[in-house]
Amino acid sequence: MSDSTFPEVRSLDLFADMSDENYAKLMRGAYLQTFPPHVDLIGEGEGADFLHVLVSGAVDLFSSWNNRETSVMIVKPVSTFILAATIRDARYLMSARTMEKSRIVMIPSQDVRAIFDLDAGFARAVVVELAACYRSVVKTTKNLKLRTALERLANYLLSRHRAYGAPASFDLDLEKRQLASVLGMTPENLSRAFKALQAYGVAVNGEKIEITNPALLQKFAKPTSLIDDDQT
Amino acid sequence: MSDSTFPEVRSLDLFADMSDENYAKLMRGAYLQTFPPHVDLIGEGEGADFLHVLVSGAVDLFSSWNNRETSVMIVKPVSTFILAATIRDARYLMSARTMEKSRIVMIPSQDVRAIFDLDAGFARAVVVELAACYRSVVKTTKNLKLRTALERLANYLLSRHRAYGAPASFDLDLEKRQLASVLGMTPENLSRAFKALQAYGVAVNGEKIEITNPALLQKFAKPTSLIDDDQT
DNA sequence: CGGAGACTTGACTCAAATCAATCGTAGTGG
DNA sequence: CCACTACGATTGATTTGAGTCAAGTCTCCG
Repeated sequence: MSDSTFPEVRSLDLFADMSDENYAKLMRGAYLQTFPPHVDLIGEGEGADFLHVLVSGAVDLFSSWNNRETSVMIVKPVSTFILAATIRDARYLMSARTMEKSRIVMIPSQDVRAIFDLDAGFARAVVVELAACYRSVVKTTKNLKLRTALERLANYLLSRHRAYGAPASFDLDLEKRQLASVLGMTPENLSRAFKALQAYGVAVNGEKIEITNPALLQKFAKPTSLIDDDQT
Repeated sequence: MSDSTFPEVRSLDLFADMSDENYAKLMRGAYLQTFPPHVDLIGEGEGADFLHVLVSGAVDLFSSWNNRETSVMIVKPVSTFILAATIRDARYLMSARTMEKSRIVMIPSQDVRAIFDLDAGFARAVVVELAACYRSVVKTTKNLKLRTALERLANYLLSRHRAYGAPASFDLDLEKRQLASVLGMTPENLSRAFKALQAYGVAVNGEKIEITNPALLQKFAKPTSLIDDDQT
């Protein structure tokens, strides 16, 4: 609390534009905590008392209903999660658990709302960030409603491939069971989908993915920036 | 443009908290237009030059990919649409068409962004609105990933029933083919789903829905405010 | 060496889409 | 006013996509 200015947090887009004074105010009540892997951080339905900033590690945002569970999104550093619940002073819509050892800064929600009113730069950043989150979830919805599981996997692989700079091969950044849940399918079905994609120029060996025929895979997957890209 | 202050717009949550001066500035470049039914307003991928405010009528926000099409959400008056694209100065992620004769106020996006910086009340309202939109789409995702088509329909009916104040019977506010698209199923499957819900206390006669056994339907549908309710 | 858990594979079931035909109704034009 | 049409809704038959259940394999790690 004393010397803790959390430089990784300060450099986030969300906090970069605000005054030093307001940043200090915001961080006065914040604290950094380190969590082991596979720890529950948040249960859906709880009140959003803190805005969370993931500094290192990885967090799974998931949701349950009627004894079913699905992973809604994976959070990687450095970024915030559950900004919307914080803003609206509402209950969390998703549960959160660490996937690996993670360091997380927790900022009291009321401070976020208070500073929002004081600092125009921060306000603008919050809006831009929220708009990005919104657009990202809309893309998820389109992905789910317009594509089959096989098409979703093909586009996921192409998207990762592109993000890494189209290397000869790359490793999945998620466990396969996790990936299956994110893509809205079962692990068994994911296994079969990987096999089915062999016919479209995808070679899988454990974690390692090789896209042997990008043109063919793209012809099948038909990626579009209106569903697949992260930015814009 | 001269005397047009658009009172229906002014009273919207989004615009209620701003100064008269800034509201006037915002509306200076805005204009109201009336559209016939079934008119395309926006194509996904186009630049977001205007924030749209639906004053009367109804608008379908839909999306296409690979010769498939799905309705992502239905907009009813009075509310805005595509706020996120406006904020980020990005391309629309969804197409829009009128469902009925509709009156729509169109506000240049650059004015929205400019006034956002000038008016803290407006800024706060934009954030709150966007956060609500975000949470709504997250709920849609959970609905799609955690429930079967039959469960989605059952919960939709309960939700409408509740919204109307639990009347003996009520009319669907959407064409069935529209509803099917919103719920992520085909019209044929929707027909069968309605039939299947007879066993859970739902009677359907054309547009008219009667929930003869709410307790039974709820036991099946298991509604939850973390997926189904509009607010919070 | 032995387990625990993730991944795979196969057989089967179930949900949902597709294809095809029919029915009903609102609207059109003669 | 009455066919005729167009389109949405329904129904049935069938196929396809995806989940479930049940073994089995592999790998990491104590």
